[in-house]
Amino acid sequence: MGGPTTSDTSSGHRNQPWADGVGDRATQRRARIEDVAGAAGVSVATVSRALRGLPNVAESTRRRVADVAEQLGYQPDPAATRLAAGRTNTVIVVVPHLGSWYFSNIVAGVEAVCTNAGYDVLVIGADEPSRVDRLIDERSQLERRADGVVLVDIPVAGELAESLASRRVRVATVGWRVGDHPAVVLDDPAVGALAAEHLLQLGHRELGVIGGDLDPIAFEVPERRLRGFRERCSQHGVQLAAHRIVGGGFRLDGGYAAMATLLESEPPTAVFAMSDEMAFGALMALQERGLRPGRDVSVIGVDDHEFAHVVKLTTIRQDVIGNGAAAARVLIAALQQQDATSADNVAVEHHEAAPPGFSLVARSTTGPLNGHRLV
Amino acid sequence: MGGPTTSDTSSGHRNQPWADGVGDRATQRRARIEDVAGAAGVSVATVSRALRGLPNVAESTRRRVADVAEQLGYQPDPAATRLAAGRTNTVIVVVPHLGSWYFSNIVAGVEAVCTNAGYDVLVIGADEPSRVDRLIDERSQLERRADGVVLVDIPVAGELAESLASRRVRVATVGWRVGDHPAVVLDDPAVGALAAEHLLQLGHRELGVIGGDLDPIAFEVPERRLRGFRERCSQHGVQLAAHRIVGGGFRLDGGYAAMATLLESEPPTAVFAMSDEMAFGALMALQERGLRPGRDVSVIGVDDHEFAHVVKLTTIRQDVIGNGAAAARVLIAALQQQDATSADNVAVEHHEAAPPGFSLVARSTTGPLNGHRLV
DNA sequence: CGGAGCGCTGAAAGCGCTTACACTCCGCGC
DNA sequence: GCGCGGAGTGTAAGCGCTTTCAGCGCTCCG
Repeated sequence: MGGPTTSDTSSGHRNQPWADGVGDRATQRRARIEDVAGAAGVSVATVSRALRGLPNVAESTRRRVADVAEQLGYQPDPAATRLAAGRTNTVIVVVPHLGSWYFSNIVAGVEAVCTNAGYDVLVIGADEPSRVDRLIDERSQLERRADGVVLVDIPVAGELAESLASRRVRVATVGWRVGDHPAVVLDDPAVGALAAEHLLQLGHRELGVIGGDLDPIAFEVPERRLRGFRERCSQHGVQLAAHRIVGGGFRLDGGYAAMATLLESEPPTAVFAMSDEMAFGALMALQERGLRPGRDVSVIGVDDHEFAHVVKLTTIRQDVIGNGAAAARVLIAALQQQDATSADNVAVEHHEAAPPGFSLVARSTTGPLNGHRLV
Repeated sequence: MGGPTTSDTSSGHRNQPWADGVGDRATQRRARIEDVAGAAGVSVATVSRALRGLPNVAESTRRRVADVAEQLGYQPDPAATRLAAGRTNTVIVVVPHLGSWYFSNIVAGVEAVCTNAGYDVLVIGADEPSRVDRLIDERSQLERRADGVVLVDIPVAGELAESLASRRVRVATVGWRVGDHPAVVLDDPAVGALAAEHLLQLGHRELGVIGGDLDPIAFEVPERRLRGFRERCSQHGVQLAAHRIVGGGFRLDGGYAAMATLLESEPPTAVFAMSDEMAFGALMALQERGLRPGRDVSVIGVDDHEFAHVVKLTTIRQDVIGNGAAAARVLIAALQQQDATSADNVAVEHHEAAPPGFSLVARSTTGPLNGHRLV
């Protein structure tokens, strides 16, 4: 059971695979490319080419190298590869809040695809926006840390967006667009319209909206959903009262507070919450007041959160994990194509993800207007 | 257009900072350590030492170097640092399922601490156990990818555990122990006992348990909680019927199914669900049958999930994010101490995290036994 | 028959750091 | 007056890859 075969260390001046007194048996030294080259009787250059499937390697050579590499358990050192090639094989995913259901599922989707494609996934929680600034900052290590970035509902605008665009990293976004990077974005106006349609069909005319307000300047999702909702209402001759549009921050407690506000005066008979989490909060507020969801007040959410069917929430489903996966796929496609064409000078084709689908899931928190007049 | 400019390259054989025809102004070449050295009038070795706070640098020199580096916006290239120093400044966090509330919050805790300490966080979802095997596998790149690993509820035992122990990476675990790596683990028997105590105090004698069964061979948490629960029952002279102990896999649907099973025959009057998610599922099953939680059947969970107070779930709270953070802290402490002592040969002090706390949060899904007899 | 051209391979120069080692001062004890 | 040690610094040899460029042996064409 020899170590790496003892044949003379051929080409030279490298020091012997550290045969310090230490690990005579246990710690078999990890194989380097040089070891593979030696054992296969070729140069390191050829090994490198062979293992990465580059052209100009005889098929017989390639096979031999592959066999030897396999046998030696050779795996290229990521750090060395990165340094030499300038590629990191890493994707950074940035989310506003790691612990929330929506974002963690996006991350799950991204992770599955990236890991599968051989990319490492670095997560960054942007709980404070400054984190994002620092990441994109001129002098940050962005491209030295990753080949690509997935931004999930991260508001990047103005000069920050320009700064980002000038970076060498590829970018894909989820939730909304940043510059003209490929993006996985729901057709938010259509979502709003669908919610409106559902409530209107049930006969509701006094409608409320619980929207988000994470940095309303930068984050346009709530606005877009609201627009679609409002337009559909108009088409049915229904006006949306301004005081019935309340921010909820996309979180549970925000939804709770928002519903409380809505109930204070002239309560609506039906409410569109722009996320299921807010809808859950809203249901809570109803319950506390003895109001029955779907009878006294209808509530519709968005997402089809894992718990939506626990509380029988009517909602507009989207495939959150799928969206994360889609973003990762389009990003990786861009990266791979970039690699492929870096030699030749083929024009970079612009990748774009198919817009994600959505659909109404009617459960029992919405119901027909039944004449109950509240308060 | 000219290739690399032909002017003599001052200090030798390096090629000029790539002043290709391209970015005459915009793309300022990123500063290398050599640039800092040149500008500060010292050698690269001194820059390296100065910037990393190593000894044997005159204070005046250190300051000058730091200033120049700051001014040039110099940041060491991570890949180069990794290759040269053999440290990655990266922590891998492995969780069974990225999208679930519990795990994503653990990850959030880990991420916050690590990012703060200057470590990158690589996430790996171990949806299939083979992922873990491959990660720890003899020939994997584990130590080349990260300095440390946080394993969250990852069953590693037997030879895999040994293989892991022989690796150069530091390990910390959350949820339960792997080998004698530092671990953040709840006092599970005490949790079980607390749940039992609560239900017993309310007068319940017919008790059910919804446990987990993720690989029962390797994953001992459910067993430990059950043991504590059962012992406390015994102390009160209450026996736990075997058919009233049902697996729920720690997920919502599992809890639902488990409760359904429990209700089939001789239903208990109170149920201990080992996670809130399962408890939610259980509540769902109750609702469907028109049974009122806290009156017809009491349910207590574990975690204090974000939604626990939406459904007024009585539960045993733990600080999930805090547990993740604690694991990360103990891991990083070990790493830093390892760095510090690698030169000197100080004995490695064994770091250990303080056991995380927990407490009963009584809401309304538990209530006194009121004589309702079910079915 | 003499290149030109092509397919395959190897030598060697980096990638941007860290660190072992050598060296220079300078103060100090004998 | 001389050697010695330690503080501060520089030189250069790596870390383990990728990639350029040159070279080799062919075949093909004029």
